[in-house]
Amino acid sequence: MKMIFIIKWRRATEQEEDTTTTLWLNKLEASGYRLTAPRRAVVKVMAQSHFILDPTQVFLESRRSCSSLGLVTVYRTLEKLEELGLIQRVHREDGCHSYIAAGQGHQHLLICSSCNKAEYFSGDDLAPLIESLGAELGYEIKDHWLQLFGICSQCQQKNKASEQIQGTE
Amino acid sequence: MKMIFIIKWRRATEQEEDTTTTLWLNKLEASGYRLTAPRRAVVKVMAQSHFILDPTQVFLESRRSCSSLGLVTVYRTLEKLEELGLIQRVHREDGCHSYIAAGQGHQHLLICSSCNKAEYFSGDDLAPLIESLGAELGYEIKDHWLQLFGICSQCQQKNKASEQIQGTE
DNA sequence: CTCCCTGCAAACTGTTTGCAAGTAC
DNA sequence: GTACTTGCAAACAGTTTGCAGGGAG
Repeated sequence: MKMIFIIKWRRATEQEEDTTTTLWLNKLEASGYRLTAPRRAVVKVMAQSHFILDPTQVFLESRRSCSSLGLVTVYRTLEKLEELGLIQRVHREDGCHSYIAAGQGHQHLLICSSCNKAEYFSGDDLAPLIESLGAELGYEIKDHWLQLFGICSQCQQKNKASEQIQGTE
Repeated sequence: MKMIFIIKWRRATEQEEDTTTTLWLNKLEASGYRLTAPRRAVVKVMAQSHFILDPTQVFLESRRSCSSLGLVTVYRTLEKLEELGLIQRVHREDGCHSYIAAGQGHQHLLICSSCNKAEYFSGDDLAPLIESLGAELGYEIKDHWLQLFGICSQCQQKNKASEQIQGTE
């Protein structure tokens, strides 16, 4: 049974959404890629989503504004957006990948295990740990992952509500 | 000043290796599973490896002591070992899974991107970060991943050596 | 002797590639 | 008009499932 998540949350005002989308389209164009209807549709979805989305979800969502869209084109467009640093790949607990608009600078993600909403945060201070570990174990440490998983406040409320309903049965 | 605790992997002696393997086999048996040649082979490989191994690697390695072994049995055995907490799944950079003997308590991994050797470490102090983030963003944080990637000292030396060889050409 | 376990083959999922038709510039 | 893009179909890789034969206890 595959879960399909419908995106209803908007990131910002219409105006701001258009700004981000336009920015990304400009960057695509400036990098020598052509602006086509399928690409516009995928960019619009990725530039606006607050959720981590896997390729199939991006496909379903983007097809709403480009009905001829194929899944293959989604893969290819996501590849280009990642290459340009506009989105980043998120490693999910189940091993699959999802994507989300890239954060600025070095940031990490806090992801809701229930609805897949994601928040960036910084402020982790791993530098001392990495330095002393590298020295101690003789590793040249190149990269690190830090990702937090939890339940967002909205999903907590939903869960409470459903528990109450079950309690009255 | 943060305290860092390093737990080094020690090359186990033959005797210790056998001990670990036996321990795991006992746990399997105690859990109601039968001890068969294919399972012994997989357990032996997993109980002794200092490297993260994907199912195919486990298969190739284990088949050396059980030539009739099938890949499917490797998947099924790894599933049981994970269920018993003897091994843990490692999320790799490329999205695939590997497995390694489980660490004791809450630990994290430092993995060599070149040879896949892995070291456990603890001493990350993420509790304050997690607490303040949870409060600030309204998340109930349930879990976190921290994984470091780098190049181990042996691979660094190999790389240097091959650079020198290339330099003389 | 019984039930669990195994290997094979086939199904399945997520992703990539080859290609002819279509389209941005 | 040219070269890049697209969607389809098929190939691919990793993983899971159905099943009949085989082996542990």
